[in-house]
Amino acid sequence: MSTAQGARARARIEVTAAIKDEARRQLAAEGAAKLSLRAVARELGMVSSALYRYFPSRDDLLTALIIDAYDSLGEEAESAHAEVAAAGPRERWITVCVAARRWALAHPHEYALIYGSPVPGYTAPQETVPAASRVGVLLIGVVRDAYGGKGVARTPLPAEMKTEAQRMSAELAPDLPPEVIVALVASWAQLYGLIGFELFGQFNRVVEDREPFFRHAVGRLAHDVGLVYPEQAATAGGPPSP
Amino acid sequence: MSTAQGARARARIEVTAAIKDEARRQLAAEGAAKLSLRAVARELGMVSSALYRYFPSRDDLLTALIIDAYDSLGEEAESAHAEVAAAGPRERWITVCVAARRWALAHPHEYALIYGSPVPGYTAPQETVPAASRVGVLLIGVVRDAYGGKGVARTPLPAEMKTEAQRMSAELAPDLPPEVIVALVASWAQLYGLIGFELFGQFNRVVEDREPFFRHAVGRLAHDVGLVYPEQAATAGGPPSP
DNA sequence: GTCTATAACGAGATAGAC
DNA sequence: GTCTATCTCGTTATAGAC
Repeated sequence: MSTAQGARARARIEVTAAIKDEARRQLAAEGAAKLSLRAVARELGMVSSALYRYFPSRDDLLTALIIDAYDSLGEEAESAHAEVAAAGPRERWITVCVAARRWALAHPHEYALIYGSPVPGYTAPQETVPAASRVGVLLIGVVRDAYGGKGVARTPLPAEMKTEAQRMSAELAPDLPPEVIVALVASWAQLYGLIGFELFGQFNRVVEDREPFFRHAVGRLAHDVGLVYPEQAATAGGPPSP
Repeated sequence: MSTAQGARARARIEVTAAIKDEARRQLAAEGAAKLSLRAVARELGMVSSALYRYFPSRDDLLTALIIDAYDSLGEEAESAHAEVAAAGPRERWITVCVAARRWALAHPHEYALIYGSPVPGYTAPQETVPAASRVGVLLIGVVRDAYGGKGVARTPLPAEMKTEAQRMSAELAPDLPPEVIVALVASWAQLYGLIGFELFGQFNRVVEDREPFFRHAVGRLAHDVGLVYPEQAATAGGPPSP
Protein backbone atom coordinates (compact mmCIF):
# COMPACT_ATOMS: atom_id res chain seq x y z
CA MET A 1 0.00 0.00 0.00
CA SER A 2 2.87 2.32 0.72
CA THR A 3 4.44 1.31 -2.59
CA ALA A 4 1.20 2.06 -4.41
CA GLN A 5 1.09 5.47 -2.80
CA GLY A 6 4.72 5.93 -3.67
CA ALA A 7 4.08 5.12 -7.30
CA ARG A 8 1.11 7.40 -7.34
CA ALA A 9 3.06 10.22 -5.77
CA ARG A 10 5.87 9.65 -8.24
CA ALA A 11 3.49 9.73 -11.19
CA ARG A 12 1.94 12.89 -9.86
CA ILE A 13 5.30 14.58 -9.59
CA GLU A 14 6.19 13.51 -13.11
CA VAL A 15 2.96 14.74 -14.65
CA THR A 16 3.22 18.01 -12.74
CA ALA A 17 6.71 18.50 -14.10
CA ALA A 18 5.59 17.66 -17.64
CA ILE A 19 2.80 20.23 -17.41
CA LYS A 20 5.20 22.92 -16.22
CA ASP A 21 7.74 22.03 -18.90
CA GLU A 22 5.17 22.33 -21.62
CA ALA A 23 3.84 25.55 -20.09
CA ARG A 24 7.37 26.97 -20.13
CA ARG A 25 7.65 26.04 -23.79
CA GLN A 26 4.49 28.00 -24.49
CA LEU A 27 5.75 30.87 -22.39
CA ALA A 28 8.71 31.13 -24.73
CA ALA A 29 6.62 30.88 -27.86
CA GLU A 30 3.59 33.02 -27.08
CA GLY A 31 4.25 34.86 -23.85
CA ALA A 32 2.64 34.58 -20.45
CA ALA A 33 -0.49 36.45 -21.51
CA LYS A 34 -1.40 33.71 -23.96
CA LEU A 35 -0.57 30.76 -21.74
CA SER A 36 -3.49 28.40 -22.23
CA LEU A 37 -4.36 25.34 -20.17
CA ARG A 38 -6.05 23.76 -23.14
CA ALA A 39 -3.02 24.12 -25.36
CA VAL A 40 -0.81 22.62 -22.65
CA ALA A 41 -3.21 19.69 -22.25
CA ARG A 42 -3.48 19.17 -26.00
CA GLU A 43 0.29 19.08 -26.40
CA LEU A 44 0.57 16.53 -23.61
CA GLY A 45 -2.18 14.33 -25.04
CA MET A 46 -4.40 15.01 -22.06
CA VAL A 47 -7.81 16.48 -21.83
CA SER A 48 -7.98 19.99 -20.42
CA SER A 49 -10.11 19.11 -17.43
CA ALA A 50 -7.48 16.60 -16.30
CA LEU A 51 -5.07 19.46 -15.67
CA TYR A 52 -7.27 20.73 -12.89
CA ARG A 53 -6.15 17.79 -10.74
CA TYR A 54 -2.69 19.34 -10.79
CA PHE A 55 -3.39 23.04 -10.95
CA PRO A 56 -6.73 24.37 -9.70
CA SER A 57 -6.65 27.21 -12.25
CA ARG A 58 -4.58 28.84 -14.92
CA ASP A 59 -3.39 31.40 -12.37
CA ASP A 60 -2.11 28.65 -10.10
CA LEU A 61 -0.06 27.25 -12.96
CA LEU A 62 1.34 30.72 -13.58
CA THR A 63 2.17 31.08 -9.90
CA ALA A 64 4.01 27.75 -9.96
CA LEU A 65 6.03 28.86 -12.99
CA ILE A 66 6.87 32.15 -11.28
CA ILE A 67 8.03 30.46 -8.09
CA ASP A 68 10.09 27.97 -10.10
CA ALA A 69 11.72 30.82 -12.00
CA TYR A 70 12.59 32.74 -8.84
CA ASP A 71 13.94 29.56 -7.28
CA SER A 72 16.00 28.71 -10.33
CA LEU A 73 17.50 32.19 -10.34
CA GLY A 74 18.01 32.03 -6.57
CA GLU A 75 19.78 28.69 -6.79
CA GLU A 76 22.09 29.90 -9.54
CA ALA A 77 22.98 32.97 -7.50
CA GLU A 78 23.40 31.04 -4.28
CA SER A 79 25.61 28.33 -5.72
CA ALA A 80 27.76 30.90 -7.50
CA HIS A 81 28.08 32.74 -4.23
CA ALA A 82 28.98 29.57 -2.35
CA GLU A 83 31.99 29.10 -4.58
CA VAL A 84 33.47 32.45 -3.57
CA ALA A 85 32.19 32.48 0.00
CA ALA A 86 35.71 32.99 1.29
CA ALA A 87 36.46 35.96 -0.95
CA GLY A 88 36.07 39.62 -0.13
CA PRO A 89 32.59 41.21 -0.13
CA ARG A 90 33.17 43.11 -3.34
CA GLU A 91 34.03 39.95 -5.26
CA ARG A 92 31.10 38.12 -3.71
CA TRP A 93 28.76 40.95 -4.69
CA ILE A 94 29.95 40.94 -8.27
CA THR A 95 29.73 37.15 -8.43
CA VAL A 96 26.07 37.20 -7.37
CA CYS A 97 25.24 39.91 -9.91
CA VAL A 98 27.04 38.10 -12.71
CA ALA A 99 25.21 34.88 -11.83
CA ALA A 100 21.87 36.70 -11.99
CA ARG A 101 22.74 38.04 -15.43
CA ARG A 102 23.90 34.63 -16.60
CA TRP A 103 20.63 33.07 -15.47
CA ALA A 104 18.61 35.80 -17.17
CA LEU A 105 20.43 35.36 -20.48
CA ALA A 106 19.89 31.60 -20.28
CA HIS A 107 16.19 31.93 -19.36
CA PRO A 108 14.94 35.11 -21.03
CA HIS A 109 11.27 34.17 -21.03
CA GLU A 110 11.26 33.19 -17.39
CA TYR A 111 13.09 36.42 -16.64
CA ALA A 112 10.35 38.31 -18.47
CA LEU A 113 7.78 36.41 -16.42
CA ILE A 114 9.20 37.52 -13.08
CA TYR A 115 10.79 40.89 -13.83
CA GLY A 116 9.01 42.00 -16.98
CA SER A 117 5.57 43.47 -17.55
CA PRO A 118 2.83 42.16 -15.28
CA VAL A 119 0.54 39.55 -16.82
CA PRO A 120 -2.85 41.22 -17.44
CA GLY A 121 -5.47 39.95 -15.04
CA TYR A 122 -2.98 38.16 -12.83
CA THR A 123 -1.67 39.28 -9.48
CA ALA A 124 1.05 37.29 -7.77
CA PRO A 125 0.03 35.84 -4.39
CA GLN A 126 2.12 36.11 -1.25
CA GLU A 127 3.45 32.58 -1.80
CA THR A 128 5.88 33.97 -4.34
CA VAL A 129 7.59 36.26 -1.84
CA PRO A 130 10.12 33.83 -0.29
CA ALA A 131 11.41 32.65 -3.67
CA ALA A 132 11.43 36.22 -4.98
CA SER A 133 13.56 37.33 -2.04
CA ARG A 134 16.44 34.91 -2.42
CA VAL A 135 18.81 37.09 -4.45
CA GLY A 136 18.01 40.09 -2.28
CA VAL A 137 18.71 38.12 0.87
CA LEU A 138 22.02 37.02 -0.60
CA LEU A 139 23.03 40.60 -1.35
CA ILE A 140 22.01 41.71 2.13
CA GLY A 141 24.20 38.95 3.54
CA VAL A 142 27.21 40.10 1.54
CA VAL A 143 26.82 43.66 2.76
CA ARG A 144 26.17 42.50 6.32
CA ASP A 145 29.46 40.59 6.39
CA ALA A 146 31.30 43.56 4.94
CA TYR A 147 29.72 45.84 7.48
CA GLY A 148 30.79 43.55 10.32
CA GLY A 149 34.26 43.64 8.82
CA LYS A 150 34.14 47.45 8.54
CA GLY A 151 34.29 47.33 4.72
CA VAL A 152 31.24 49.54 4.39
CA ALA A 153 31.32 53.22 3.60
CA ARG A 154 28.32 55.09 4.94
CA THR A 155 26.82 57.94 2.98
CA PRO A 156 24.41 60.42 4.58
CA LEU A 157 20.68 60.44 3.88
CA PRO A 158 18.53 63.49 3.10
CA ALA A 159 16.22 64.49 5.95
CA GLU A 160 12.99 63.56 4.17
CA MET A 161 14.18 59.96 3.81
CA LYS A 162 15.06 59.30 7.43
CA THR A 163 11.79 57.75 8.61
CA GLU A 164 11.29 55.61 5.53
CA ALA A 165 14.92 54.49 5.70
CA GLN A 166 14.46 53.45 9.32
CA ARG A 167 11.30 51.53 8.44
CA MET A 168 13.09 49.74 5.60
CA SER A 169 16.04 48.94 7.81
CA ALA A 170 13.81 47.55 10.58
CA GLU A 171 11.94 45.44 8.03
CA LEU A 172 14.83 44.08 5.99
CA ALA A 173 17.97 44.06 8.12
CA PRO A 174 17.75 45.68 11.56
CA ASP A 175 21.46 45.14 12.09
CA LEU A 176 22.42 47.36 9.17
CA PRO A 177 22.29 51.16 9.24
CA PRO A 178 19.42 52.75 7.28
CA GLU A 179 21.63 54.49 4.73
CA VAL A 180 23.18 51.16 3.78
CA ILE A 181 19.77 49.49 3.35
CA VAL A 182 18.57 52.34 1.14
CA ALA A 183 21.63 52.05 -1.08
CA LEU A 184 21.19 48.28 -1.14
CA VAL A 185 17.55 48.36 -2.25
CA ALA A 186 18.32 50.94 -4.91
CA SER A 187 21.25 48.90 -6.19
CA TRP A 188 19.06 45.81 -6.22
CA ALA A 189 16.58 47.54 -8.51
CA GLN A 190 19.36 49.02 -10.62
CA LEU A 191 20.92 45.60 -11.11
CA TYR A 192 17.74 44.44 -12.81
CA GLY A 193 17.68 47.64 -14.84
CA LEU A 194 21.03 46.62 -16.33
CA ILE A 195 19.92 43.03 -16.95
CA GLY A 196 16.55 44.04 -18.37
CA PHE A 197 18.01 46.59 -20.78
CA GLU A 198 20.37 43.99 -22.18
CA LEU A 199 17.75 41.28 -22.38
CA PHE A 200 14.95 43.39 -23.82
CA GLY A 201 17.07 44.95 -26.54
CA GLN A 202 17.60 48.46 -25.20
CA PHE A 203 21.36 48.00 -25.42
CA ASN A 204 21.22 47.00 -29.09
CA ARG A 205 23.54 49.26 -31.03
CA VAL A 206 24.49 50.96 -27.76
CA VAL A 207 26.46 48.44 -25.73
CA GLU A 208 28.11 45.68 -27.74
CA ASP A 209 30.61 44.08 -25.41
CA ARG A 210 28.21 43.51 -22.58
CA GLU A 211 29.93 41.36 -20.06
CA PRO A 212 32.73 43.75 -19.13
CA PHE A 213 30.24 46.60 -19.19
CA PHE A 214 28.00 44.71 -16.79
CA ARG A 215 30.86 43.72 -14.49
CA HIS A 216 32.03 47.31 -14.36
CA ALA A 217 28.53 48.64 -13.68
CA VAL A 218 27.81 46.22 -10.84
CA GLY A 219 31.26 46.97 -9.47
CA ARG A 220 30.10 50.56 -9.20
CA LEU A 221 26.92 49.35 -7.52
CA ALA A 222 29.09 47.49 -5.03
CA HIS A 223 30.83 50.76 -4.37
CA ASP A 224 27.46 52.47 -3.89
CA VAL A 225 26.49 50.07 -1.12
CA GLY A 226 29.83 50.68 0.50
CA LEU A 227 31.82 47.66 -0.67
CA VAL A 228 35.14 49.29 -1.36
CA TYR A 229 38.50 47.68 -1.88
CA PRO A 230 40.12 46.61 1.39
CA GLU A 231 42.79 49.26 1.17
CA GLN A 232 40.12 51.91 0.65
CA ALA A 233 37.96 50.93 3.61
CA ALA A 234 39.57 53.60 5.73
CA THR A 235 39.25 56.46 3.26
CA ALA A 236 35.80 55.29 2.17
CA GLY A 237 33.91 57.22 -0.47
CA GLY A 238 36.55 57.33 -3.16
CA PRO A 239 35.89 56.12 -6.70
CA PRO A 240 36.41 52.43 -7.51
CA SER A 241 39.37 51.41 -9.59
CA PRO A 242 40.40 48.02 -11.04
CA MET B 1 -10.84 70.54 -54.37
CA SER B 2 -8.17 71.61 -51.93
CA THR B 3 -10.88 71.95 -49.27
CA ALA B 4 -12.11 68.48 -50.07
CA GLN B 5 -8.60 67.14 -49.72
CA GLY B 6 -8.17 69.11 -46.50
CA ALA B 7 -11.32 67.60 -45.07
CA ARG B 8 -10.19 64.17 -46.16
CA ALA B 9 -6.82 64.64 -44.54
CA ARG B 10 -8.45 65.90 -41.37
CA ALA B 11 -10.78 62.94 -41.22
CA ARG B 12 -7.90 60.60 -41.74
CA ILE B 13 -6.00 62.15 -38.85
CA GLU B 14 -9.05 61.91 -36.62
CA VAL B 15 -9.72 58.28 -37.42
CA THR B 16 -6.06 57.43 -36.96
CA ALA B 17 -6.14 59.05 -33.54
CA ALA B 18 -9.34 57.21 -32.63
CA ILE B 19 -7.78 53.89 -33.60
CA LYS B 20 -4.72 54.56 -31.51
CA ASP B 21 -6.83 55.68 -28.55
CA GLU B 22 -8.86 52.52 -28.66
CA ALA B 23 -5.72 50.43 -29.10
CA ARG B 24 -4.24 52.07 -26.00
CA ARG B 25 -7.38 51.19 -24.10
CA GLN B 26 -6.95 47.55 -25.10
CA LEU B 27 -3.29 47.71 -24.20
CA ALA B 28 -4.31 48.63 -20.68
CA ALA B 29 -7.00 45.97 -20.46
CA GLU B 30 -5.41 42.97 -22.15
CA GLY B 31 -1.78 43.74 -22.76
CA ALA B 32 0.17 44.25 -25.95
CA ALA B 33 0.32 40.52 -26.75
CA LYS B 34 -3.44 40.37 -27.17
CA LEU B 35 -3.82 43.58 -29.13
CA SER B 36 -6.13 42.67 -32.00
CA LEU B 37 -7.06 44.81 -34.98
CA ARG B 38 -10.45 43.15 -35.05
CA ALA B 39 -11.29 44.07 -31.49
CA VAL B 40 -10.22 47.66 -32.10
CA ALA B 41 -12.41 47.83 -35.18
CA ARG B 42 -15.40 46.32 -33.39
CA GLU B 43 -15.14 48.82 -30.57
CA LEU B 44 -15.02 51.68 -33.07
CA GLY B 45 -18.00 50.37 -35.01
CA MET B 46 -15.82 49.73 -38.04
CA VAL B 47 -15.14 46.58 -39.92
CA SER B 48 -11.70 45.11 -39.47
CA SER B 49 -10.71 45.44 -43.10
CA ALA B 50 -11.26 49.19 -42.90
CA LEU B 51 -8.45 49.48 -40.37
CA TYR B 52 -5.93 48.32 -42.91
CA ARG B 53 -6.35 51.66 -44.70
CA TYR B 54 -4.79 53.26 -41.65
CA PHE B 55 -2.38 50.60 -40.42
CA PRO B 56 -1.15 47.96 -42.86
CA SER B 57 -0.77 45.40 -40.07
CA ARG B 58 -1.05 44.84 -36.37
CA ASP B 59 2.69 45.34 -36.09
CA ASP B 60 2.45 48.77 -37.70
CA LEU B 61 -0.19 49.77 -35.19
CA LEU B 62 2.08 48.51 -32.41
CA THR B 63 4.99 50.48 -33.84
CA ALA B 64 2.89 53.64 -33.92
CA LEU B 65 1.88 53.13 -30.29
CA ILE B 66 5.49 52.56 -29.29
CA ILE B 67 6.69 55.70 -31.05
CA ASP B 68 3.87 57.70 -29.49
CA ALA B 69 4.79 56.39 -26.05
CA TYR B 70 8.47 57.25 -26.46
CA ASP B 71 7.53 60.69 -27.75
CA SER B 72 5.11 61.30 -24.91
CA LEU B 73 7.78 60.35 -22.38
CA GLY B 74 10.36 62.39 -24.25
CA GLU B 75 8.15 65.46 -24.29
CA GLU B 76 7.43 65.20 -20.58
CA ALA B 77 11.14 64.92 -19.82
CA GLU B 78 12.11 67.71 -22.22
CA SER B 79 9.54 70.20 -20.98
CA ALA B 80 10.42 69.45 -17.36
CA HIS B 81 14.05 70.00 -18.24
CA ALA B 82 13.29 73.25 -20.03
CA GLU B 83 11.85 74.67 -16.84
CA VAL B 84 15.13 74.20 -14.98
CA ALA B 85 17.44 74.81 -17.91
CA ALA B 86 19.24 77.52 -15.97
CA ALA B 87 19.86 75.37 -12.90
CA GLY B 88 22.94 73.31 -12.10
CA PRO B 89 23.49 69.99 -13.86
CA ARG B 90 22.68 67.93 -10.82
CA GLU B 91 19.27 69.54 -10.42
CA ARG B 92 18.62 69.22 -14.15
CA TRP B 93 19.56 65.51 -14.04
CA ILE B 94 17.22 64.83 -11.14
CA THR B 95 14.44 66.80 -12.82
CA VAL B 96 14.65 64.68 -15.96
CA CYS B 97 14.64 61.45 -13.94
CA VAL B 98 11.70 62.59 -11.83
CA ALA B 99 9.78 63.52 -14.98
CA ALA B 100 10.43 60.09 -16.46
CA ARG B 101 9.10 58.45 -13.30
CA ARG B 102 6.06 60.73 -13.26
CA TRP B 103 5.26 59.83 -16.86
CA ALA B 104 5.68 56.12 -16.15
CA LEU B 105 3.34 56.24 -13.16
CA ALA B 106 0.77 58.11 -15.25
CA HIS B 107 1.08 55.73 -18.23
CA PRO B 108 1.96 52.32 -16.79
CA HIS B 109 0.78 50.29 -19.77
CA GLU B 110 2.61 52.41 -22.27
CA TYR B 111 5.67 52.13 -20.06
CA ALA B 112 5.29 48.35 -20.13
CA LEU B 113 5.02 48.54 -23.89
CA ILE B 114 8.34 50.31 -24.36
CA TYR B 115 10.42 49.16 -21.39
CA GLY B 116 8.69 45.92 -20.36
CA SER B 117 8.81 42.44 -21.81
CA PRO B 118 9.10 42.23 -25.59
CA VAL B 119 5.85 41.46 -27.40
CA PRO B 120 6.10 37.87 -28.73
CA GLY B 121 6.49 37.82 -32.49
CA TYR B 122 7.13 41.55 -32.76
CA THR B 123 10.46 43.25 -33.28
CA ALA B 124 10.66 47.03 -33.23
CA PRO B 125 11.83 48.59 -36.52
CA GLN B 126 14.53 51.25 -36.75
CA GLU B 127 11.87 53.96 -37.00
CA THR B 128 11.42 53.78 -33.24
CA VAL B 129 15.04 54.71 -32.51
CA PRO B 130 14.81 58.53 -32.64
CA ALA B 131 11.83 58.67 -30.30
CA ALA B 132 13.41 56.08 -28.03
CA SER B 133 16.58 58.17 -27.75
CA ARG B 134 15.04 61.40 -26.52
CA VAL B 135 15.51 60.92 -22.78
CA GLY B 136 19.01 59.56 -23.32
CA VAL B 137 19.94 62.53 -25.48
CA LEU B 138 18.63 64.84 -22.77
CA LEU B 139 20.77 63.16 -20.12
CA ILE B 140 23.83 63.28 -22.36
CA GLY B 141 23.24 67.00 -22.80
CA VAL B 142 23.10 67.59 -19.07
CA VAL B 143 26.37 65.77 -18.52
CA ARG B 144 27.96 67.50 -21.52
CA ASP B 145 27.17 70.92 -20.06
CA ALA B 146 28.52 69.89 -16.69
CA TYR B 147 31.66 68.53 -18.29
CA GLY B 148 32.21 71.79 -20.12
CA GLY B 149 31.74 73.54 -16.80
CA LYS B 150 34.19 71.13 -15.12
CA GLY B 151 31.43 69.70 -12.88
CA VAL B 152 32.27 66.16 -13.87
CA ALA B 153 34.29 63.75 -11.78
CA ARG B 154 36.06 61.12 -13.86
CA THR B 155 36.46 57.60 -12.60
CA PRO B 156 38.95 55.17 -14.13
CA LEU B 157 37.91 52.27 -16.35
CA PRO B 158 39.17 48.69 -16.12
CA ALA B 159 41.51 47.70 -18.94
CA GLU B 160 39.11 45.22 -20.59
CA MET B 161 36.55 47.98 -21.06
CA LYS B 162 38.75 50.50 -22.80
CA THR B 163 38.00 49.63 -26.44
CA GLU B 164 34.28 49.20 -25.92
CA ALA B 165 34.15 52.44 -23.97
CA GLN B 166 35.90 54.25 -26.79
CA ARG B 167 33.47 52.80 -29.32
CA MET B 168 30.50 53.87 -27.21
CA SER B 169 31.94 57.33 -26.76
CA ALA B 170 32.57 57.76 -30.50
CA GLU B 171 29.04 56.58 -31.23
CA LEU B 172 27.09 58.53 -28.62
CA ALA B 173 29.06 61.63 -27.66
CA PRO B 174 32.55 62.00 -29.09
CA ASP B 175 33.11 65.13 -27.03
CA LEU B 176 32.76 63.27 -23.74
CA PRO B 177 35.44 61.02 -22.26
CA PRO B 178 34.74 57.26 -22.47
CA GLU B 179 34.51 56.71 -18.72
CA VAL B 180 31.75 59.31 -18.49
CA ILE B 181 29.77 57.70 -21.33
CA VAL B 182 30.03 54.30 -19.70
CA ALA B 183 28.74 55.67 -16.40
CA LEU B 184 26.00 57.50 -18.28
CA VAL B 185 24.73 54.46 -20.15
CA ALA B 186 24.79 52.37 -16.98
CA SER B 187 22.91 55.07 -15.07
CA TRP B 188 20.39 55.31 -17.89
CA ALA B 189 19.63 51.59 -17.57
CA GLN B 190 19.60 51.80 -13.79
CA LEU B 191 17.10 54.65 -13.87
CA TYR B 192 14.62 52.38 -15.60
CA GLY B 193 15.42 49.63 -13.13
CA LEU B 194 14.19 51.92 -10.36
CA ILE B 195 11.09 52.95 -12.29
CA GLY B 196 10.27 49.42 -13.41
CA PHE B 197 10.59 47.94 -9.93
CA GLU B 198 8.15 50.50 -8.57
CA LEU B 199 5.72 50.14 -11.45
CA PHE B 200 5.77 46.36 -11.69
CA GLY B 201 5.26 45.79 -7.98
CA GLN B 202 8.73 44.70 -6.90
CA PHE B 203 8.83 47.49 -4.32
CA ASN B 204 5.54 46.42 -2.74
CA ARG B 205 6.11 45.93 0.98
CA VAL B 206 9.74 46.97 0.47
CA VAL B 207 9.72 50.67 -0.37
CA GLU B 208 6.63 52.56 0.79
CA ASP B 209 7.53 56.23 0.52
CA ARG B 210 8.75 56.07 -3.03
CA GLU B 211 9.27 59.59 -4.20
CA PRO B 212 12.00 60.57 -1.76
CA PHE B 213 13.57 57.16 -2.27
CA PHE B 214 13.61 57.70 -6.02
CA ARG B 215 14.97 61.23 -5.75
CA HIS B 216 17.74 60.04 -3.49
CA ALA B 217 18.60 57.12 -5.77
CA VAL B 218 18.79 59.23 -8.93
CA GLY B 219 20.80 61.78 -6.99
CA ARG B 220 23.32 59.00 -6.45
CA LEU B 221 23.17 58.19 -10.16
CA ALA B 222 23.95 61.84 -10.84
CA HIS B 223 26.96 61.44 -8.63
CA ASP B 224 27.97 58.30 -10.54
CA VAL B 225 28.09 60.20 -13.82
CA GLY B 226 30.16 62.87 -12.16
CA LEU B 227 27.52 65.50 -11.38
CA VAL B 228 28.68 66.56 -7.96
CA TYR B 229 27.70 69.61 -5.97
CA PRO B 230 29.49 72.77 -7.13
CA GLU B 231 31.60 73.00 -4.00
CA GLN B 232 32.65 69.38 -4.48
CA ALA B 233 33.69 69.69 -8.11
CA ALA B 234 37.30 70.21 -7.06
CA THR B 235 37.53 67.26 -4.66
CA ALA B 236 35.45 65.07 -6.95
CA GLY B 237 34.64 61.51 -5.88
CA GLY B 238 33.23 62.17 -2.45
CA PRO B 239 29.79 60.93 -1.42
CA PRO B 240 26.73 63.06 -2.17
CA SER B 241 25.02 64.86 0.66
CA PRO B 242 21.87 67.01 0.76
C1' DG C 1 -9.54 8.56 -2.75
C1' DT C 2 -7.15 9.62 -7.25
C1' DC C 3 -7.24 10.05 -11.71
C1' DT C 4 -9.03 10.62 -16.65
C1' DA C 5 -12.67 11.31 -19.96
C1' DT C 6 -17.04 13.21 -21.75
C1' DA C 7 -19.89 16.87 -22.18
C1' DA C 8 -21.31 21.21 -21.64
C1' DC C 9 -21.51 26.54 -20.38
C1' DG C 10 -20.71 31.25 -21.94
C1' DA C 11 -17.63 34.07 -23.90
C1' DG C 12 -14.74 35.45 -27.41
C1' DA C 13 -12.00 34.97 -31.88
C1' DT C 14 -11.75 33.71 -36.84
C1' DA C 15 -12.46 32.34 -41.84
C1' DG C 16 -15.19 32.39 -45.64
C1' DA C 17 -19.38 32.69 -48.21
C1' DC C 18 -22.48 35.97 -49.50
C1' DG D 1 -19.58 45.31 -45.24
C1' DT D 2 -22.43 41.50 -43.11
C1' DC D 3 -23.53 36.86 -41.37
C1' DT D 4 -22.74 32.51 -40.06
C1' DA D 5 -20.45 28.34 -39.05
C1' DT D 6 -16.63 26.90 -36.68
C1' DC D 7 -12.86 27.55 -33.97
C1' DT D 8 -10.65 28.97 -29.34
C1' DC D 9 -10.69 29.63 -24.24
C1' DG D 10 -11.37 28.68 -18.76
C1' DT D 11 -14.07 26.32 -16.07
C1' DT D 12 -17.48 23.04 -14.07
C1' DA D 13 -20.43 18.83 -13.52
C1' DT D 14 -20.58 14.11 -13.94
C1' DA D 15 -19.46 9.40 -14.67
C1' DG D 16 -16.47 5.65 -14.57
C1' DA D 17 -11.59 3.19 -14.19
C1' DC D 18 -8.06 2.13 -11.01
